[in-house]
Amino acid sequence: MRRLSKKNKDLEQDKPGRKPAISDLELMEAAVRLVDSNRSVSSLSLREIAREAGIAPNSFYRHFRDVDELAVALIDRAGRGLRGTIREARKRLENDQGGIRSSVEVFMEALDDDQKYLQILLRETSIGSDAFRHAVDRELNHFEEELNDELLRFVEITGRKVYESRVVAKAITRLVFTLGASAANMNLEQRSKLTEETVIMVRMIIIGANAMASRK
Amino acid sequence: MRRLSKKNKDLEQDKPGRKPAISDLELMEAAVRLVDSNRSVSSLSLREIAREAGIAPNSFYRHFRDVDELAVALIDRAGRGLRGTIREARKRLENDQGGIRSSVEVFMEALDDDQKYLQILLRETSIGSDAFRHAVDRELNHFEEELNDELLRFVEITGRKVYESRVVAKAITRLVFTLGASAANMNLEQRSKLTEETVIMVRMIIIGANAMASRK
DNA sequence: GGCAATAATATACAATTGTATATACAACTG
DNA sequence: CAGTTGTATATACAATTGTATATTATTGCC
Repeated sequence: MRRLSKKNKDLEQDKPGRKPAISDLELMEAAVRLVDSNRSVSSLSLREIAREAGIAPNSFYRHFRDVDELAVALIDRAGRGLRGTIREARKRLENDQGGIRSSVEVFMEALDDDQKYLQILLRETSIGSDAFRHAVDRELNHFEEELNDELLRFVEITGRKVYESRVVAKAITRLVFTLGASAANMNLEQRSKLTEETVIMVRMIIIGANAMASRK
Repeated sequence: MRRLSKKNKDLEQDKPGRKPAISDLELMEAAVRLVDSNRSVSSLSLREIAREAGIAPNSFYRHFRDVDELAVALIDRAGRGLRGTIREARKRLENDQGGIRSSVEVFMEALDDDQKYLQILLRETSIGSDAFRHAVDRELNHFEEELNDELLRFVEITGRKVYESRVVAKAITRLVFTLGASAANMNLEQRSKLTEETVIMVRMIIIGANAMASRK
């Protein structure tokens, strides 16, 4: 198997036939441009996206079967990007304390990213097609896993116990994501207040989990 | 001012003119019938709703300016209904312990309610028009307030301190609502697992808040 | 009964949608 | 070069949408 079959479309240069006018990614970016505070990805029409991308409506089908499929691709990319950002931010802190605050801040700042991926991911947690919702869920689970690893390392290093670390990871992930979603349309003042509150919440969960591990 | 002006439409029987074929409420219920796991209220078309309600498309305007306005009315009703349910459930427990588990269970059971109001409220937290999102936010705030009152009473009775009770209330509300949203499409086994996890999360938050109040 | 008010309906229209079909273009193979 | 293949476009069509306009139906009041 020389090529990884259907995937990695971008590297295939030796095919006959006309070259695509735009890449899948460019089409996805056109869709992102159309998402504002009132519109979700799954509310976009195929023609709208094609228009924004500068291609004929039918050319859309060369890239995705329908808008849902594009939306799923978008969610995958959004998740990958965000995980990268957060992971990098955590590295910079390493064994610094105040990791909670910094992580939350990085998350909130990512809301303003030009690419809007985070906003999209947050906004569409429970609407759209099955495939779409599953894609979102998959991303949340990735975050939970990474956070869980982090927690286990925390236990290892500090020696403090954490009760049901997977549940802790889930609680923190879901909480931060919902609050992040509501922060998308906030002014700076409101948002920094929300950030403070979020930090407190995360501390409560961790301290609570620690206390429960000790008493049980 | 004899009548409370425009509100309380239902009580006005002595007007001239033809009677409405259906009430605002019946129209809202028609909309609810169209909401399934893939469709959100704000994705419904005016004509669809009118069709389901058995009225002519234009008759819709006699009830609401547009679908968004209907959606807002729906959210208000959803919130009121759910708060009633939860409040009543809490009363039944009174000074019983295990109030957390029971409350969470009642919440999860409400997901299966025929009227689907809770599902709608959970699903649409961050999409739709401004008015719509604000309506959802308003409901969440109501829940936070009631929960905050409950926490303050808890402090009063047990003498245990709670750090930043408003933040605690917010954390619990948001967390339970997000998790509830994801529970809507689960089978019984998955859901009862989620319920257990939710109970643990809420305990962590409360215990954490208690610990933080003691040490600070 | 006639009048005024209110609601419901019928018809119509321009916009937009997803997609089927046909054709034109560009790249590689021989 | 011709042939093949994958892509892009143009045109077309039926379906659906929100809503404007005009007409009809039902109610209460005098």
